[in-house]
Order: sequence, then C-alpha cells, then structure tokens
Amino acid sequence: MTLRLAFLGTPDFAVPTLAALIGQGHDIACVYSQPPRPKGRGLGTEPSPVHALALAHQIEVRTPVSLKDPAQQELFAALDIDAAIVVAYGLILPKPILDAPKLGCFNLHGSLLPRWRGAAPIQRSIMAGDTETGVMSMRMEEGLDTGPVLLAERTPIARKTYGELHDELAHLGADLMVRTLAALERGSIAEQPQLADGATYAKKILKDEAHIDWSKPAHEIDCLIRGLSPVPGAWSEANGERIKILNCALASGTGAPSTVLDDALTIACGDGAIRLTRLQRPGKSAMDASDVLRGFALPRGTIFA
RNA sequence: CGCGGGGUGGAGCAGCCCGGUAGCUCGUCAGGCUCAUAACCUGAAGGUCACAAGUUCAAAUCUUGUCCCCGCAA
Repeated sequence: MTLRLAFLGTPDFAVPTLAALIGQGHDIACVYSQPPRPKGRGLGTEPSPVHALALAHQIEVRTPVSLKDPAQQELFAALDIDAAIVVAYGLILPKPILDAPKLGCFNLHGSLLPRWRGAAPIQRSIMAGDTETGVMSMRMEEGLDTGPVLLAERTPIARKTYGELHDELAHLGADLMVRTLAALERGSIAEQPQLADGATYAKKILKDEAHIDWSKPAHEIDCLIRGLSPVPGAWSEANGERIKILNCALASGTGAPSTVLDDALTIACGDGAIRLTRLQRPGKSAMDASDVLRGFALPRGTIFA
C-alpha cells in the first residue's frame, strides 16, 4: 500500500526523509523546494539539496516564491494527493494548501514540542544547554509548529555539536516519518495536542550571537560553541585573525577572562575555563588544536577578543 | 564576472617580495637510555614544491592559464 504524496523541503535536513519516502515506494507526485539562490563564492545559483535529489529521481520540482497565490494553490490541489510531507521547507503554508490533501499536511520538526517551535530548534536546544531533544511528526495547522503530535523520538544531547545532532535527527526523523505514514494508512494513530505550557520559540541565529563573549560562564560558552558548530561557527579574534572555534572541552583553571592559561589553548571564561579542541583559521580548513598550534603560535598569555 | 586567503615528504607550517644544495615542529621506522612513559638521545625512510605552458644558464620562488580547498559577503 502506498500513498500519493507531495514533499516540501529545502536543506540537507530534509534529504533523508525524502530519500526514505522514495525508498518506501510511495508515489511522490511532486517536490516543492525553495528556488535556487545565488550561493557560494563566485556567484552561481545552485538548486537546494532536496531539489537536487528530486531531479535525480525524475520527480517534478516546483519552486514557487510563495504559496499565497491562488493560482499556485490550484496547482497544488490539482495534484490530488493523499498527504503532503513538509520538512524544513521555509515557506508558510496558507489554509487552502493545508486543506488540499485528503489526509492533511504533516511536518517533521527537530525538537520536543512545544519547546523550540520555529526556525532553528536544533541550534537553540544545544545553546540553551538542554539535556535531551528529539524529532516529532505533527499535523500542520495555521499556527507556527502548533499542531497535534503524532509520533516522537528522543535522543540525549550530551556533548554533541549542531552538525552531529543535525545529522542524527535528520535520520531519526526520516524513520519517524516513514512510521508515521504507515500508521496513518492503517488509521491507527492518536494525535496528541501539544501541551499548553513550555512553549518556546527558536529564533533565527543572528550574526553577532556567534561572537564569543569570554566574560560569560564556561558552560554557556561551551553550549554556544557546540550549538553553532560547524556553521556558522562561534568565533573570536586572536593574533589579528578571526578564528572559528568548532569544538571545545570544559577545563579547569582561573585567570582573566579571554586569556590563554597554558600551552594547550585553555582559555579563562567569566566563570571556569574551556579548552579549544577544534578550530579554523581564515582561509584554512578546520583542524584539531594540536595541528593549529604547530604552525600558528597561540602561547600562554594570548588574549582573545 | 562580488571581495579575499591557500595548495611544499603522512599532519601543521616556513621559504616566494630580493630566482641558485628542500627547512621547522610533529608523526612513522630502527637502535640507545630509563623502574617506566606521550619523556630523552642517535640514526633512517619518505617530496615530480597542485597541474600545464612560458621567461632564464638556473624556477617552490617570476609570468600566464587550468583544477581543487577555504574565509568574508549575500
């Protein structure tokens, strides 16, 4: 038994789910993705990761700038689909779109709702120091990530970075969505309204949030670094260079905040200290601290800014 | 044609401006020392200096082109 579906998604996070749905033999009538945008150094535009995967499977791809246009909504309704699967698509779905599929529209979200509704749930959960997160499938409503939850899968955050957690959740989510659709087909699934309490919103990451403030406690800086690694990357300046800090470890030691305390890149914070373990200089690729130190002096006493 | 940095033994770098014996910190291998060790000592292997063309008596170094990696900006 297969369903006739539309898949709406854009970045890498959505790719495993689309791949899994294709692998399940569902009939993907059409893929919606954000239009290709100028990207990278030179100039050129590139199709989104989801767009590229769809092309590779000869699935029709549509990249409207908005779905508010009635003409677009008619095109969508004309697909005559059972359900629409939405994973990190990036556009608001107006009510006519939500109402078009027979079973409805279903979203995969990378947090334990109602915590971290919105744009950057994975980064925010790490930056906030949460101990656990997960993925949830939910029925979409007009509100932002407010719909009733179908299935959930949890995972500890521990010391994972954004990149690691992103990949893990993308795969957990793909599996979760496969199971969600299977249950929907059988009609054997309960929808749980989200709890009224505990809702928070995951705002987009702002540029200056990535600049490390060494007067903050080591724990907070640690969460910031991991939550922003590998992109956009928390950063600080030393020796006149802007250095991205991609991973670290909590360390002991005291001193003036932002000062290097030893020969292994332990840096004093407002409270406690962290040791930088992976970093990237401008124009260089990311490397472990020991490799950086072999060719770039950051001795005891160096001040980060 | 948005701006910029880079490609040098396995890793990270210096050398390039001012062409002339391939250098540094590590790693690897062998031996030594030590109660012992990621320590220390001695020795060794390992490089068409991204690729191509040009200039030159001579190119890692100067000129031009190509490929690849990355930072910023969007």
